[in-house]
Amino acid sequence: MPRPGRPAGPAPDTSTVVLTAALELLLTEGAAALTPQRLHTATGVSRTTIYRHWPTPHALLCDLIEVAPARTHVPSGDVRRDLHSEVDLLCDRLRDKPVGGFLQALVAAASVDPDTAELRRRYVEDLLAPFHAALAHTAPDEAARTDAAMSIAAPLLVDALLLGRPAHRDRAHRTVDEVLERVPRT
Amino acid sequence: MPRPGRPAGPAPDTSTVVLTAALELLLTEGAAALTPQRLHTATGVSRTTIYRHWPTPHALLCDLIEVAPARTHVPSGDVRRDLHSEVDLLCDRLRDKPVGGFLQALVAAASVDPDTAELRRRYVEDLLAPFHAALAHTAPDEAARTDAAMSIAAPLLVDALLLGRPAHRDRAHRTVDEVLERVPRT
Amino acid sequence: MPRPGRPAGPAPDTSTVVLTAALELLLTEGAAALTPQRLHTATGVSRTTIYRHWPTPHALLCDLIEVAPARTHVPSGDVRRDLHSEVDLLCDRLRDKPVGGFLQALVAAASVDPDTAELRRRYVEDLLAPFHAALAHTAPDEAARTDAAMSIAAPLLVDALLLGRPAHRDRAHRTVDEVLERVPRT
Amino acid sequence: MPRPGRPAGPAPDTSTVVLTAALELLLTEGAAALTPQRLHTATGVSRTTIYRHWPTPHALLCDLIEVAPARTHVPSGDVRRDLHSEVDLLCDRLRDKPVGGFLQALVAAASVDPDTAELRRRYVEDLLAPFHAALAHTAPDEAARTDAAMSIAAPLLVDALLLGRPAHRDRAHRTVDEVLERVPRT
DNA sequence: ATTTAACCGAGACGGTACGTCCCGTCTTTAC
DNA sequence: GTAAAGACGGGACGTACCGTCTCGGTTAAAT
Repeated sequence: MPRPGRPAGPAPDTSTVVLTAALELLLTEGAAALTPQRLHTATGVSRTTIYRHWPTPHALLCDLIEVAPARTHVPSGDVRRDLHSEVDLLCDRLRDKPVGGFLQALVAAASVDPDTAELRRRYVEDLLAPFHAALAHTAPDEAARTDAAMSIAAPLLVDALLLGRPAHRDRAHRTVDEVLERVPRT
Repeated sequence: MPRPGRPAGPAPDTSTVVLTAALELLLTEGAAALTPQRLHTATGVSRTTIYRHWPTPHALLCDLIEVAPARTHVPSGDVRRDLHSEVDLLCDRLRDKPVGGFLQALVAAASVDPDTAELRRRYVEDLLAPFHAALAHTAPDEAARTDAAMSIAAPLLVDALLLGRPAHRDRAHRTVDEVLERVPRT
Repeated sequence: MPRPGRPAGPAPDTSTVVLTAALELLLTEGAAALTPQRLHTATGVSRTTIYRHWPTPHALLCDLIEVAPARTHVPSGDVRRDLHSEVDLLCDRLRDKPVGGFLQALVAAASVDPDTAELRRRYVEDLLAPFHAALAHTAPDEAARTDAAMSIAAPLLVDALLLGRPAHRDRAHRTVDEVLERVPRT
Repeated sequence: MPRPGRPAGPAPDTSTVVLTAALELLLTEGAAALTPQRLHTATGVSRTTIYRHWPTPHALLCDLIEVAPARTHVPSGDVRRDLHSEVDLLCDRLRDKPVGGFLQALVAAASVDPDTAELRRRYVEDLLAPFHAALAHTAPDEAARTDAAMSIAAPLLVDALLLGRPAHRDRAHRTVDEVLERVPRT
């Protein structure tokens, strides 16, 4: 039963203009720059409008995380090859701003707003998911597979986020091989 | 040639009062709360004085990082036992505020001020150092030892910082054993 | 020749609902509260509709001044008695919100919008009119009658509006008598 | 016992600049224009500073009422002459902005903020005071003197404030004479 | 004991951003 | 055509910090 009146929510234009500018800002200047004021000066959309639709930083990040470029999907062949290509993919994504910057921003935002911590968790798990998927049909138990995925991916995240250096790609490839030695292949 | 007049620098009292309050603030409310204003209301030391001695947030963090409780040193016995105890120690430290919170705050601060990124790197490397040390006399080459240390410690950091959950202690212990299987012991 | 379509102007419901709410608002919260926004939240009538029918605050006050309770008319007997009863009536009206508040609000509104000054003038003259009427057949010249009316009524208005105290009824009655001593009766 | 630190309160410069601009604004554009924003654009003094020292409109009016040009004092000779000259003086003051505008502003401000009503009362009583003073040694009782003062002055105030027309000087002079006929002179 | 340089506190001041509120206009939809 | 719902830009509001500054009083060394 449609009520009268203009449909709620931002007009499509407004939404895309603001969100793309937000992503841009986030990646070029970090999470701290992601303020209504900055979005206003960057887009020309009035501060009022921005507050109307995204009253909290969290609301913005929520919308943003869906706009952010989805990871390129890899259908998969055999386990080893899949893992290696996932390693390369993750390294690339961490190097290029879109993922590394986003993650950095999420961590910073989560340190202020506890609600955002949940977003951060989901985002990180999405990054780890491909490794779990690739390992799906290998190890006997769930725990072992999680161990393996973490061993491979965690060092890359630490490189990029905590040590501020490029993800150490070769080491990750070596780790893949070592992991597979211990794991019965299908 | 000592000039006359009162020696420069904050009086010892002022310094300790401010720095302990700063640490407290950092850990309970995050890096964003670490402002002269907040320090003033927390300590009663006047804003003017704080600005005088720590003109930038970075300066404060610099002094702070030296005050922060140094890690308890473990003089080593054999490799396996050392690694296991380092794992336990790191897990404990990440669970307790002083380290986990400090790290979180550093990451957030670094996302605003690039200078602080260096502090963050040093702090993380200090966390990883014990693992390097424990492995010092094992693997043939430097790279292999770094790989090993990262495999063990990185997943713990990712748990604590990015997934917001307690560091997965058992997995780390398993990883220690797996790593040692591959590494020729001395 | 009635044109097709719905007749112009607000539906009777809308009009009365809005105007009564407007009067209520004006008297309880003053002229500054008389905004479309407030009327909307008070009545449920949509902001759009209110803007359509009363584009300016002035338009609202115009309609409102006609809705406002008209003074109770006193068909006269002799001059003295009429004047005394008019004094009592004016004192009562100034004490009760509907007139005292309305006048207060008009003065405030006029200080913002010059157009409203005209409304204010008309309203005040309506308050003074009964005194002129009662004196109609007394004094020789127009000027003397106006003097007399003002001497009686003005102090009451000053009491209520400028000194924020109840109109000084007794004094006004005394003034009536003094005035009549000087004025030849018909 | 002087506490350390800079003396509290606005610097003399700031104070005079703001208050003179405030008076100017009040008289040329009315009470509604007397906002921190307007004062800022008019004086260049920052909005923050203005809020610091005059947090409410009431605070501003308080300071302003003391800056506002004090009435020219008339030492007095005989009663009749004093009253006539006071009438002329009041008419002049009501005609020239400084008093008429100020009063208008006070009435408008008081209709929003009850605290300001007190200021308004004091201001009006200051306007009436000279008439009381002139009559001081005439009538037998206090009440009669108050009656007389109000009969003379109130119509002038009503003219200027409520009817928006120049104060009716001649009528007031006539009233003075009528009043004095009834009052035993010293 | 003076000098002298620095500390320290209180607060003014300009500036920027915040988040809120209301305004007046408009667009979209339903009746 | 009325009415409702709501987007949108604009402006002011009052608040909170920021970083700098100007005052005044205090303290601790070196002479």
